[in-house]
Amino acid sequence: MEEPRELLQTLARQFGLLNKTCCQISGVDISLIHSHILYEIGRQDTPSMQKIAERLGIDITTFSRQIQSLIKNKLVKKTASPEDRRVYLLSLTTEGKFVAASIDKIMDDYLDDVFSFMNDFEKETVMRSLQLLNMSMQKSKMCCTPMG
Amino acid sequence: MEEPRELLQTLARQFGLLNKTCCQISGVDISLIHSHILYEIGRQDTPSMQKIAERLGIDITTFSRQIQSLIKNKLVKKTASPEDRRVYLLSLTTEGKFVAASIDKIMDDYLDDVFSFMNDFEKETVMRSLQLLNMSMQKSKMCCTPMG
DNA sequence: GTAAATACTTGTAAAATGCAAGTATTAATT
DNA sequence: AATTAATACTTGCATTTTACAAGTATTTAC
Repeated sequence: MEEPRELLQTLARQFGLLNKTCCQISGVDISLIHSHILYEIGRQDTPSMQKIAERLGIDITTFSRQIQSLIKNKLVKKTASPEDRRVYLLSLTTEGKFVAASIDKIMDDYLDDVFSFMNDFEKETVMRSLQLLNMSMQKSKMCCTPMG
Repeated sequence: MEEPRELLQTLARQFGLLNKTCCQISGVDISLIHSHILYEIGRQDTPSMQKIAERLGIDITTFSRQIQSLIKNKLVKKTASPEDRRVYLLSLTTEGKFVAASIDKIMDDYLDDVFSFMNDFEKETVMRSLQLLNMSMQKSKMCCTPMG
């Protein structure tokens, strides 16, 4: 089957991941990576730097500087862990939570729009398929860095 | 439904698009963007610069320099169009074709591995779902830059 | 109690980015 | 036919991003 490659390639592009600029929320420019970082911090309980960087597959030194920039923009807070003082725990500030929620809203609207072209059955099938695909990608030994 | 956002977010990450380094083929380092450019040139008939840049959603000035780098690496050729001398037509060199084919191979292997966790019915369903999703994304007015 | 490992930061140099302003060519207007 | 506007692409910046190597600080292992 020749199709899958074309599909994935297009899909990857559809996500808009090639262009760096993500969005502007309440006057602050949010890059794509910042949005991913905010998303992940938001749904974890005071994760360490390592944890988020690893989850996103970003080099830890690059991540360190990205976090510095997010802190400068007052979207993220860094607290020394009381248990292990090498570790810094990350959390969203009030403004960070607001920005993360705004991005969620944008994405939800987008997804609503995308799914509006499907009937309920198709919607359900697509969702299950994406789940299955995600799981399979995770199972694959080549996962996440087929190109790395 | 809360799930779609999480699914898409994860899926986007699974594609490994956050990390820039793509692969090394016959001694040449290929960045993620280069691989996308090679892919698109490869499946179009001597497209113009504009066309590829637009399709990939890359700023034309950035693209211009990326092409320069690909030409320096002897992967891409730029020919002045005889019809409109403002236009440059892009094509892959022999080496460029080889590199593009190598990337195809890597991706195909990856996809084979991913689909090996599914039975034929699931495989078929997932493929159809991705197709439907792609089409719906294209139909959406917000397409391609929900964050732009 | 010293060595090794871990978590994170900084120096630096290379690459990528995008706006503004440029060149060259073609199309549109008068 | 001559000027203007539009298009296709390039270059000059100044900024941002990147990742390797080398650093600090703390904790774990022996």
